[in-house]
Amino acid sequence: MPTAYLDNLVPKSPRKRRVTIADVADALDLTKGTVSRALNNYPDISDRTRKRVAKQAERMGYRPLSHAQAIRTGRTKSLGLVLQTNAHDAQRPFLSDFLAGVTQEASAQGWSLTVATAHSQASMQATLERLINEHKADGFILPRTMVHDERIDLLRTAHVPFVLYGRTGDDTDCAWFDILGENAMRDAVLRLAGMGHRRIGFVNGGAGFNYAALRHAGYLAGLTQAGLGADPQLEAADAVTAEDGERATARLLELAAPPTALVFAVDMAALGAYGAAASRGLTIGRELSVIGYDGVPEGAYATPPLTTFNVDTRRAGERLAHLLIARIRGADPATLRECENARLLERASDGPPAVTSEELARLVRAAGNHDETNGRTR
Amino acid sequence: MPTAYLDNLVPKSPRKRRVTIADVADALDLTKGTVSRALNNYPDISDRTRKRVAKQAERMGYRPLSHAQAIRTGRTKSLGLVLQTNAHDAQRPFLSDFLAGVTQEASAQGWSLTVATAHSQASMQATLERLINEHKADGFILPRTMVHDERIDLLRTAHVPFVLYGRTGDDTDCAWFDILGENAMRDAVLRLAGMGHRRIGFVNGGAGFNYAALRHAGYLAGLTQAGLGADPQLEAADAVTAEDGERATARLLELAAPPTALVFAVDMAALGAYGAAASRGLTIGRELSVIGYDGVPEGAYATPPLTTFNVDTRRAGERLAHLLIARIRGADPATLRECENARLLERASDGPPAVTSEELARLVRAAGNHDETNGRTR
DNA sequence: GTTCCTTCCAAAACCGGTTTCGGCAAGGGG
DNA sequence: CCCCTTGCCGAAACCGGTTTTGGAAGGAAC
Repeated sequence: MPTAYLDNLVPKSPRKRRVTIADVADALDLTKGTVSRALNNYPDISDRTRKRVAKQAERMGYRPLSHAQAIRTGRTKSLGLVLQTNAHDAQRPFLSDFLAGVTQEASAQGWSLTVATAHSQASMQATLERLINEHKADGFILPRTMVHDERIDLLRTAHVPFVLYGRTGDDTDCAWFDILGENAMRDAVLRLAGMGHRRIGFVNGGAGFNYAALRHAGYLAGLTQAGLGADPQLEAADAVTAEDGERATARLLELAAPPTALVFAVDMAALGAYGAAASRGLTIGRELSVIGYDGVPEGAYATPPLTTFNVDTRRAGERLAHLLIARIRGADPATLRECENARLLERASDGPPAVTSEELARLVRAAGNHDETNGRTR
Repeated sequence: MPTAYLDNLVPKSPRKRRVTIADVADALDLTKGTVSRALNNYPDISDRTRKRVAKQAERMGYRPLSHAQAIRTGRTKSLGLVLQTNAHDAQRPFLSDFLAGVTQEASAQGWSLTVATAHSQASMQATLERLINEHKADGFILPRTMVHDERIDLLRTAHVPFVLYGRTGDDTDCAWFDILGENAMRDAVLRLAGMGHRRIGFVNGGAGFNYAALRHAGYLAGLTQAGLGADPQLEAADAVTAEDGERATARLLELAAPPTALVFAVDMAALGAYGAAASRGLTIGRELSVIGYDGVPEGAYATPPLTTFNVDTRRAGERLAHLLIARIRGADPATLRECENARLLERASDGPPAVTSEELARLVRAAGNHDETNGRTR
């Protein structure tokens, strides 16, 4: 985009000049090299001078220009985040919180955040390469990790620091923050089992994402811990939208021995169960219990409100920024790994089974003849 | 944050060196000054040389380092966006789309996006000042404009380019993109009037925001155009959450001559009407018609689904980035003003009035005795 | 009183670009 | 043939920082 010359023709805005490091140096009758070393705690500066410099810089309101530093140090003091905009994304409603967390922690340490978006796998890789090549960021936050994640491959071979929001298959050299979704799924099963459910199904989320594998494992762990046997027939996968969830629920309800409760790895899919239940004359929370995961706002407005697990997305952003900055500063990634639990939101979509699995099967068959979806406009 | 010296102690990662302008110059046996001027279309470079340079730079994959350019030019080639995280924000669910729009247009022109957040009015001003002082961005996008907006004052006096998402009281020197919410409100009134409603109420959004003034004007214009008189009693204001909306709806329904239809300036408030209606035994879309504005996803999951106006947030982001870059390049702000209309989503929350205002008043009074809110968990 | 360290800062080079300045060579006019 | 432009590029300064180098001053050891 060759424009510099043309841009030069328009009058530069008369912004008043910033205070530079030379100004500070002059005021103290020192050289700018000395001031720089003083501010950066070089050991060959006397304490007296260091203090004088610090005080004067403070008084004059001097703030180094990070991109001026960057040209010598190679560090922009900027974190990179590339959002994927094509895919389903349960995190979308929380993006604002996430950014708030990241930027708060970043700016507290004098860093900033550079955001880009990609609409496909390929453009994701291209965007990352461009940002790396142009040094737009010193490191990257990678949300929504896959079991095998190409972004990680790219950053690893480019020797660019990164931190994962989520875990991944090959941990080597990875720093991460994650919510223990597997514990949530386990607790959901235990909660339902405690209410008296004996056939508890599971509808997993996006295939390939690392969280899906973990949440499935958590579901199985819950069954074991509750003394219930696992039945692969009670499982569905790859449901991330309401439509997916409705389809999966329908299929599970049509089983000869349908589940009286469903655990969903993803809230949006759980909301799909409402449609499947309604069109069969079933009441969520009675004939069919549902527990979701994510805490999307829509859940609170569903009827009945969806019991789910809430994730503190803002805190995730904070921790990720913290970990990434540490990583960029050279900390060992093995020491930069944190996990936390999601918090259960007890609402009204689950309860003791109003009917047994056999009775439920009968209800579903009875409704089967006049089966129709309610024409909901989206 | 004095850390440079310490950072120096950790081994620099062995990233392979970028190709610099000097590399290109050497390859062509030119000086870097010449290469720079060639790439930037200076008129004192022959066409032949310009083409040679362009080709060689392309071949070597040379990309100038924007922060290296910035130190001389004062331009970071970066757009700034400070999000407010405290306030209610109907745009939250669309943030992802908005960012996609902004970053797509920005990166198409070789620019990037720097994001920060603020949790209060004061921190907003402080954050803007910091970003300006540190030259983190060459200009700013200001979403959610107020009638009188302090951010505009700040940027104006600092002579920093900006573009508004929305309009504002004092237009001087402002570039903007906006959705004509006033037209939507007018059309909503006309639609309801066309269905036979004669008493149409209006629940406005956040006081102080510029959109609220405009949407109110649109509502009044709709009444006039429909040949209906305006009745200030039928208006409420400052409703931005479901709770606000529920309260406002309740008050309007308790009137001696209640409205049979309500136009809401904000979807979330419109969703509050559902609760107010339900607790009085009224069915939305029959005894009480509701039309919202924003197109929040929750609206599609409400029962019945909310008729509302959808905003193409992604496109807004694109246009705003485009306008801002033009503004930074020196274009006259008066030429950088665009507006578009929102698109009606016809769903099921509105319809011909099932009862007259008098009958509605009777129904409300009848329900008044056993009035209670349904205990919804949020 | 040398010699040898230390301590601490000045001076200068450097990072990767942009912009200014000046001069050479070719071409045109007288 | 000389002078004056004009076209075109090299050389060098510059932007605001960081890092390296080198040396002066002071103290300790001999």
